[in-house]
Amino acid sequence: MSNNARFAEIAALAGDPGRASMLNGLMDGRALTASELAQLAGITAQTASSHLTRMTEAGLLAVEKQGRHRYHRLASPAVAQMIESIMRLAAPEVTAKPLRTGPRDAALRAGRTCYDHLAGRLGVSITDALIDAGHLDLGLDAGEVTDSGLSLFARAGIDVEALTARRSRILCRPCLDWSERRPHLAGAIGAALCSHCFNNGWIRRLEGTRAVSVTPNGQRQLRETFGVSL
Amino acid sequence: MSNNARFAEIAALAGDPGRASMLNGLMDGRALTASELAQLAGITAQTASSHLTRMTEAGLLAVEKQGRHRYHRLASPAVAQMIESIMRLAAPEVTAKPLRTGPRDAALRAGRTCYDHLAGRLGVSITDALIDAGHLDLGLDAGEVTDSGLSLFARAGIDVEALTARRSRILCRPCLDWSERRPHLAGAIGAALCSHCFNNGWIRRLEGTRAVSVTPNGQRQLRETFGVSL
DNA sequence: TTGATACTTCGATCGTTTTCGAAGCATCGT
DNA sequence: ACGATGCTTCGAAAACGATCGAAGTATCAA
Repeated sequence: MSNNARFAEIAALAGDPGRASMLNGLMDGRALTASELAQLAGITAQTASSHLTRMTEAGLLAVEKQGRHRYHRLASPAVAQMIESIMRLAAPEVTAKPLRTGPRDAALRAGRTCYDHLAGRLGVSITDALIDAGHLDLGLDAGEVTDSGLSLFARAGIDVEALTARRSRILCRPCLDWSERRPHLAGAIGAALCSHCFNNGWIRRLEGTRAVSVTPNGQRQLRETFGVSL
Repeated sequence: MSNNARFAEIAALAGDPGRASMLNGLMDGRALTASELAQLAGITAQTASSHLTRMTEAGLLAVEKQGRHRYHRLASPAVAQMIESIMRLAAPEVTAKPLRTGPRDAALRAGRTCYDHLAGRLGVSITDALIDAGHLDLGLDAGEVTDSGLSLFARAGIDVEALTARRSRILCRPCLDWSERRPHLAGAIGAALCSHCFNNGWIRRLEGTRAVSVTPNGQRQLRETFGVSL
């Protein structure tokens, strides 16, 4: 197959509303079953099945059999990056009236995971606090952790050295937030911060969604450790 | 329109072979006329026209009228990034037999521009030389110019300081080369190096393509200044 | 074994999209 | 003014892909 045909094939796969929903649903990095994805996309199991097969064959998804379930996940971070780059273009231009959205959306806007890091008001607030305190320096396309940031993360128990050692992944980069339309922290350090929050019970996932809520203890810790006001 | 619908719309636009060809043709950042794009995609002018209209309306392309010509170009670097991220997935997995390609492709593989920096064997060779000499450090997802690299570019007359000052763009990043399947240098420094080569007559664009050829003087200069063996 | 659940395959339908010929509009050169 | 060129609009034909009901396979639970 020609290079261009394969390019078009990949893009076309992401270009169907049903498949787009599924891909977005997998953006938090978890693996979901075919039924969950079907429900998420609002289509029947048969339709979802054929979509999932095609996306798997094209190398967009990886599938893992576990008993009678099939867990589907994004095949690689490169796929997540593609989705993210399309999302960035799809983010509605800044308009005068912010469109009203349902309660489900409200939770997502408040806080959610974006592949493996934090997004929404939560993600942006943390990022802003880190920047304001001079721990972080984010451009539109790149970023870095300052010396004071390094020691802050070290004190919090996040081993930045270990993350830096793995040169296969960028330590620190901005990721444009589709709901806040401003950058939040991504990259290895963003992912580490996110798991740190989960592991210490600072945030909890809302059953069955990408949305996360901050626990009371999490609020206190985030304020005291990182200076985040929510 | 819902966010997901817009996501699917954008992706679907890139998902048609004709449109994909045009988008790829615009990846060097130049603006092309509708007829040029039609020919490039192997479709009639009418078909191309409707495609171009749709992509422009969707915000993927920007168009500039000049007399009876209409110059189309990618609307923003964000669009180029999306295309690049799809390309990365579309790059054929490393296979045993390298598929035979025509002479036109051969020129592209030898050297070409990728949006605003150098790609192909030329781009990869320069990047390799810089890395080997310790001027550059590239991971899979990020990179940086070393101190020796800074002074090298300074000696060559490329003002890295000025590039660093513009925090809106990452200075240095890898971009996966679809023909070589290895990273080449992108980012602000990659773009600066590319224009430097053009401005000093080290490379020349092959009429009407993204392909570039290295001039005899360019070969010498590249070898002497950057240690590149072609 | 029996029934339920998770998922896939098959087949037919239906709506969408692509495509191009023909005609129309705008601009250029002379 | 005139024809040539670049591009767009219109309309119809053809191809394609999404969808779902029905039926089939695999796993689980008892």
